[in-house]
Amino acid sequence: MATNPYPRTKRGAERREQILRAAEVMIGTQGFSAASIADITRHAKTALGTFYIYFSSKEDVFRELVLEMGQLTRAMVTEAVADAPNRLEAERAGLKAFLRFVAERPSLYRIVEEARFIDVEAYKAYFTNFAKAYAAQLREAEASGELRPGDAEVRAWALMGIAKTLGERYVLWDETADIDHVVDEAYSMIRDGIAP
Amino acid sequence: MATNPYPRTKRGAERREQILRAAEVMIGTQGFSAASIADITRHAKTALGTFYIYFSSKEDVFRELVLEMGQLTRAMVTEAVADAPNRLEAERAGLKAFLRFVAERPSLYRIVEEARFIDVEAYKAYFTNFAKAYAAQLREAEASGELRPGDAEVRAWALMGIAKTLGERYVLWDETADIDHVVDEAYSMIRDGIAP
DNA sequence: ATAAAACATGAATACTGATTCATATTTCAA
DNA sequence: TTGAAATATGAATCAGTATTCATGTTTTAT
Repeated sequence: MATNPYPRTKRGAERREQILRAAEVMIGTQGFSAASIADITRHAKTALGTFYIYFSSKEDVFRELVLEMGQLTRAMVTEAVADAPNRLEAERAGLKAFLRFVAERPSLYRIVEEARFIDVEAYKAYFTNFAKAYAAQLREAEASGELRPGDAEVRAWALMGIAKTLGERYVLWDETADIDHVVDEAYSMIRDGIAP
Repeated sequence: MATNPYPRTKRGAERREQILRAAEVMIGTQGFSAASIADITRHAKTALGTFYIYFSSKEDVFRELVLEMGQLTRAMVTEAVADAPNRLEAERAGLKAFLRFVAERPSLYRIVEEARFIDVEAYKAYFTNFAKAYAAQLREAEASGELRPGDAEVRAWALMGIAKTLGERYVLWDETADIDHVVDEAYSMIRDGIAP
């Protein structure tokens, strides 16, 4: 049966949102396969069948969560970086904001990473969209002399890789890590490299 | 029933290896949950029940594959880096060797990444062990003045993040990428940073 | 050569959980 | 107010597959 794409009533919209939030919690903590539809609807305080009024499958909610996460992350970083005085400071601010975001919504972060194994297209889209915007920023900064010339696309992916991995290691795995220190060290490496 | 930890006969050792290789292929291409034990034993040309003579569960083979992958990766990078004239060149050689490794064994690489969702401990161990050795190298190089001073651990994780992400984007996703170009660009950023 | 230990087999077991559907209840436009 | 459209319900269906086990076969030590 096809998903009801737009709830027609206020109640419908609320239920859909309840279920989406419950899915975020359950899939984010248990993982995609361990979280059952029954878990999700129980947590959302609705009947099992209600799920299928709003989503056509478990993959379907999952995809929606990944999409939502993409919008959130982009909006968040964009805002965090908005009033940086220059591109280098924007890098520092962006990295810091991302790590804070991971700390605040570890479950959504986990969902994006798991997407690689559940919905590759959504996963690729998430990072590719991000990388495109990121590379464009780097190109602009390079043009105005704020950065040393270089391949903006490769740089964008490398910088994303740094953020992802530091988030995993120092935020998700380590309750006690000094985030500011990690940001400072990473930033210094990004800015000046490791050569003496 | 407990796994038979050490096959006592030549035939036993061969069967176990057959099954392990079949598991690598099936789990590496289909993913952990999509690959069934029946798939694995069919591919290994043995009976279903034979699987349980050598492994106690699907998670069990999986863990063994992750462990194997850890040893392989470390050995591979260590060798690739062995005769670099200095630490900076070692970075370049290590990154290049890693990307080549991803190209050669994409399925084992995928298995390591999926471990995050199947066996977190094995996943953490893989990266933590690698990071420890990596950081030690960086510390040594720093002490001998080959690198600018900095937090070796943070650097190790950041550098691993670059390698992981570039491998995913330019090797797994992109058949036609110019690996040497990617390595050169990334290396230049690692060595000198992006500041003008 | 022979018996004990290892190993091999695949049908049967056991269980989980996604999805459907017939049946109520609620909403809302006219 | 009213009935058609939306929404809600959860038991029943349906499918898949991890794991076990009783029964053979092969290997190895003596």
